[in-house]
Amino acid sequence: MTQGVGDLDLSVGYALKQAAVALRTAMDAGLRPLGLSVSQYSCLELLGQRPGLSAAELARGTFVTRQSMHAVLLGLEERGLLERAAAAPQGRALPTQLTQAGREILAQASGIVAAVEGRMTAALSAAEKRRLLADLAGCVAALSGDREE
Amino acid sequence: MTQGVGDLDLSVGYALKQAAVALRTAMDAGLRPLGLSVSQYSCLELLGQRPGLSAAELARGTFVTRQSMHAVLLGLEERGLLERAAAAPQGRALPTQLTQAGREILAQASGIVAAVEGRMTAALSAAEKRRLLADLAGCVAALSGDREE
DNA sequence: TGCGTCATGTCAGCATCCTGACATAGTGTG
DNA sequence: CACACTATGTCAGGATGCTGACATGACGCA
Repeated sequence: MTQGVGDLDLSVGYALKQAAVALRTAMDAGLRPLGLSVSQYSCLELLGQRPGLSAAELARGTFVTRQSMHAVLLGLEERGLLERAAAAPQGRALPTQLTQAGREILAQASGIVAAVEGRMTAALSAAEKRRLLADLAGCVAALSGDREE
Repeated sequence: MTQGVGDLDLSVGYALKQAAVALRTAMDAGLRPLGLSVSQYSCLELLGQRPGLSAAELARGTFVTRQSMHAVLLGLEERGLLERAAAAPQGRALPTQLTQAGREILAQASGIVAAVEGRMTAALSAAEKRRLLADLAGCVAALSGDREE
C-alpha cells in the first residue's frame, strides 16, 4: 500500500488548487482597476457584512493569520477606507468599521467580484451550486476537524 | 443592479478559497517532516509523472509563473533531488528529471499527500468525487477561456 | 535573407503571507 | 490574592509568488 497520488487529472486536490488559482487570478484582474488586491477586497467585504469585527476575527474570516490581516488593515486604514478604534472598549480587540469611502469602493468591488463568481458558476443550476457548496464544506470539515478516527 | 456578493456562506468562491486553504494547510503539515513545501512537492509529483518537462511546462502544470518555478527548481536542484540538462537539446527549454534521491522522497511525499486527499474526500462516493471534479473543471473552464462571448 | 513574433530562461523588485516571539488584557482556579 | 491560560495586537525575519524586464533561440512570412 502507501500508494501515491495517481493521475493528477483524477485528483480532487489538484482540481481544487487549479480552480482556486483561476478564481484568484480572475478576481485580481477584475479588482486591479480599483487598486485593490484580493486580500484587501476580502477584508472590506467581510467588514461590510459584519461591521465592528476585530483584526483577529477578520483574519479568521478570510483564512489568513492575524499578522497578515494586520498588514492589510494598515494599508486600508492609510487609504482612509476604514477606521479602527483607538482604544479597546473591552479586552484588547479593536473594533473596525468602514468609512464612507470604504463603503463606496466596496460597492464597486463587490459588483465586480459578483460578476466573476457569476461567470464561474454560470453553467451550474441553483441546485448544482448548493451541491457544490455542500461538497466543498464537507471537504473542509473532513480536513480541519477530526484528527485520526 | 450591480448587486454585491451577498451572504458569504452562499458564495462558491468563498467556499473554494476556504477549501483550498484547508487543503494547503493539511498538505503543508503532512509534508513538513520531509522538509518539503507544497510547491516543491507539486513540482516533484508532476516531474515524476512526466519526466523531462521544462521549467515553463512545470510552471503551467502547477499553476505558478515561470519565475516562481525557477526558484523552486533551484532549491530542489541544490538538494540533489532533480537534474537539469546543461544545454538545451532544442530551443531554449531545459528538460528536467528526478534523481534517485528525488524519486525516493517523492514516494514518501506522494503517500502522505494521498492520505490527506483521502481524508478530505472520505465522505464522497466515487460517483460524487467524479461529479465534484467535473464541477471544478467547469468552473476553471468558465473563468479561463471565454472573455466575453 | 531579414524581420516580427513567440516561448523560454533568468534577474530584479515588490507584495503577500507565514512562523516565531513578546507584551498586554481578560478569565479561571487554587 | 497569585498563578496559569487564552486571546489579541504588534514587531521581526524569512519564504513564496507575482509583475516587469531583458536576452536568447526557434519559427513564420515577406
